[in-house]
Amino acid sequence: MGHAPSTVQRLIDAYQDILVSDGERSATLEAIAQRAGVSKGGLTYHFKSKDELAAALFDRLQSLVEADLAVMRAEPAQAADYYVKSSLDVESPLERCNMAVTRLAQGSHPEANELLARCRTQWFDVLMDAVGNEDMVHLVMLLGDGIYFNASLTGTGAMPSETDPATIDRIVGLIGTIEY
Amino acid sequence: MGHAPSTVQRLIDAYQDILVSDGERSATLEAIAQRAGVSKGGLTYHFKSKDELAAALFDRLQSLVEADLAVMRAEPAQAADYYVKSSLDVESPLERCNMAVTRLAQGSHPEANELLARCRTQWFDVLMDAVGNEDMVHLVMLLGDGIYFNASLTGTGAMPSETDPATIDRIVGLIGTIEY
DNA sequence: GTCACTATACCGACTAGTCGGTTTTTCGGG
DNA sequence: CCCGAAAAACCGACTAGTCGGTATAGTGAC
Repeated sequence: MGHAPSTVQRLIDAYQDILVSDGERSATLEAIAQRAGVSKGGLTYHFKSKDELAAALFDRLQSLVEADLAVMRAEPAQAADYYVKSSLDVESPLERCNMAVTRLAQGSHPEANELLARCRTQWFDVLMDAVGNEDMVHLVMLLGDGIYFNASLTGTGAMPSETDPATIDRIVGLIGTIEY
Repeated sequence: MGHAPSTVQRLIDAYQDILVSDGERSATLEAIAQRAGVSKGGLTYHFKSKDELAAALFDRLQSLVEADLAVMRAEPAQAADYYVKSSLDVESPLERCNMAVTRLAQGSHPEANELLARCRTQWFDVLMDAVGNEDMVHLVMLLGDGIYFNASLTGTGAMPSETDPATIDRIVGLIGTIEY
């Protein structure tokens, strides 16, 4: 049986969740503390400032991306397939964390921007090793971004889910027919 | 000679620009007013509240999308090509306005979400008429979203511009080879 | 005693929105 | 063309409320 998540983890979770579902403005210290089930004082006990909370979120993203890259490196033949399809799984820890950091980046948080840029470079390199053709890698990454972007809007409210898994499967199939 | 933009237009421009480049949090009434070259009082004379400003932004997006759809309907053969490539032009009035509304949507503004959903549906319908194959339309739209998402992050800060026009050209070429 | 908090009070900075007053533009009569 | 009044456009100080952050006294578990 897994440990129940520690208060520190619950606080990061809460920050992440509020960023994803309600945006940066709603992520106030009190709202974060309340969602994590602690008092505001309890939050500031673990994180002296909001920037420390953000730093913890950035660390989490780095770890999750590291693990994702390891999976892709382990099975190069499925790397592109895996990359595109995992963009759909908006409930996964990686996608949720990525989305939260993206929200901060869009509020022009320089660190968040740099981190996302580094992650994208790493994904590009791994896909490049696995696929070999630069244009195909760009195509795959853009497709992943598109799926991700769609999913992130759908998640916030009333977007029609135009991209269900079966459709993505067929699109991946179409791309597989490209000769290069 | 074109009219110099009216104060009302300049205020909407200012709101749009700040949303795109600095995010929702930075779009305060004073910042908007200052960028438009008026005082806060001048702003509130034209827009009683921030919601009225947002409503004006929504109206603007609707008009711009209307015009875009008309272009695509006029030349169905180039519609898909046009859709993908125009996603790159982040400086165009349509893309900038779309990006601003997207920022509001990500801050969970329900109206913004609904508007974006309507626009996507309209684009889908027009592309469907022009292309005929549903999976290809999804592929085209996802690709456009990916380009757009990339561009929007690049615009905010230090993202490497992985998607230059020449690359997009080649990718569009690759997709053109798909048989369906 | 220390750790991990709770609960509450407080401060300074900032923000949306209001309001009284001022400037600029418009327009009809002489 | 000029005058004066009304309407439109605009200014900036003020209010009420929010948020990040600080501080502090207390509590139960180990």
